[in-house]
Amino acid sequence: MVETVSGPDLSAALPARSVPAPVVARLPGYLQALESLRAGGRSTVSSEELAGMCAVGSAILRRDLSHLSAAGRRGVGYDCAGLAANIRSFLGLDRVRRIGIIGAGRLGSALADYAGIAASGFALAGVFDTSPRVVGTSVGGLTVSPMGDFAERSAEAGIELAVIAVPAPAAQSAADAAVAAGIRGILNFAPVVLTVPPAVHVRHVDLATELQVLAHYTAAEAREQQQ
Amino acid sequence: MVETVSGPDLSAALPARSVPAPVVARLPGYLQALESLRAGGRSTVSSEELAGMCAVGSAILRRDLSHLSAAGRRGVGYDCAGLAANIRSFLGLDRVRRIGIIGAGRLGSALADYAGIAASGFALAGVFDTSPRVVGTSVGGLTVSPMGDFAERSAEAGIELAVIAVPAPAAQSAADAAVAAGIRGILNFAPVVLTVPPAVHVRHVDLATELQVLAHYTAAEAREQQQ
DNA sequence: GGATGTGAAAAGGTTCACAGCC
DNA sequence: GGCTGTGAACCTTTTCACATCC
Repeated sequence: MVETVSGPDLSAALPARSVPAPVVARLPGYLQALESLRAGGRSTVSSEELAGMCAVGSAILRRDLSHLSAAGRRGVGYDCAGLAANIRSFLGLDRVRRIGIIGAGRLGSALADYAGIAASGFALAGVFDTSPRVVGTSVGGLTVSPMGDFAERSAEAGIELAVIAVPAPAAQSAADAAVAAGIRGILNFAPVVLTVPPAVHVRHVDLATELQVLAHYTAAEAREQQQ
Repeated sequence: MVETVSGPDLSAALPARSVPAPVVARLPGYLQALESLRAGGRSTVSSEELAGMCAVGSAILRRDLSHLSAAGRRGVGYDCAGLAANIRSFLGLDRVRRIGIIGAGRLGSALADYAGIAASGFALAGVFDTSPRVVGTSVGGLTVSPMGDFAERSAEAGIELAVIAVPAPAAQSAADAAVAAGIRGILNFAPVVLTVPPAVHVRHVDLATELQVLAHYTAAEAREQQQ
């Protein structure tokens, strides 16, 4: 769902724009596999092996990588460290990206403590909540700030991405506050379709949706017959 | 370690002639919108309006619904209650589906307490953990059972779907236990690619992946403005 | 008049298969 | 010999537009 511009050709300067969304969505998986290979001391991988680790086909992996300026060596494979750096750069992770978590309830706290955040190239730089009972407590190593301070504190802390982990009724106003503060990327865990300006990117993770999809497939198998 | 490579395992399963995966993935959204319309007293909706609520095009909505035996009325629209029931049935939610959560840490507890579970047609029927310190405590209104009892207790409780909310190193063995107990649908929150038999459906939700995708899009936009 | 349902066309992704380089 | 990179075929999904029915 990336905007399509057909006019001037800036592909030479910026291939990023034209990379299909499904490709972007697979890159983090490749990156993770590369990290684990590197941790195991491996220096190169073949497309076949890397694809196997990520549960995709080797052809699709090679084509995905062709979108970035990754250089594999024919007859050898890909350099783990080099490819990892390349993907990280493509994802905008060649510098640490700071994130803020809105909502310091159970889910927000769990996300704040998730060790993978730092390992993935991010830094938790703020935790916010509206409830006075939570403000001031410590979550994820940070003191919870009142939601009213979001704009000020996110600017101070250099927060670029917001994670919304509040109850459904509060999600839209949390998003509004984030947008007003200049945030342009939102990861939404609340079961609500957020309305934001086109310049803001939203990704939506919903437990109920995932379970329902799973329910369909398991039920379909049992039924064996579809309508 | 067995490495499943070779074939195109991407096909994720199911006999195919059924409804396309992207369609299945959008149905929960339609369902949620229909519930909220119904809660507001509305009895019918047009494809245009419903699509607007779900942030999709009206044409795609109509085609999606054409896959199920949904009956809209030309000139009128769709019957909210009828369509909701239809989608629910299609998703296998005409009966309550019981789920078990593996991992009673912060994330598992947060998921267990998520009120939307029941509202979406599910019932939490078991919470499991390996740690003796957690076993016996109460999470989501249930007493946490030892992981070793998973097979027995999931059979007793009629659990059909498992949610894996354990640390990465424990995820594969949790999945193995679930599969051994006859579970055929797994929602995996651990940052690991699970290896399961083809008959088992896995959906993967990963915070780091989502943030990295978001990082790409926000970074790309920033790069663009520099030009 | 109004809105659905659906052929047909377009767009987008995936897979194949092999040329080309190591 | 091995493995990447990619044109071309293939398949899937989206979009358009309008006949069809209420």
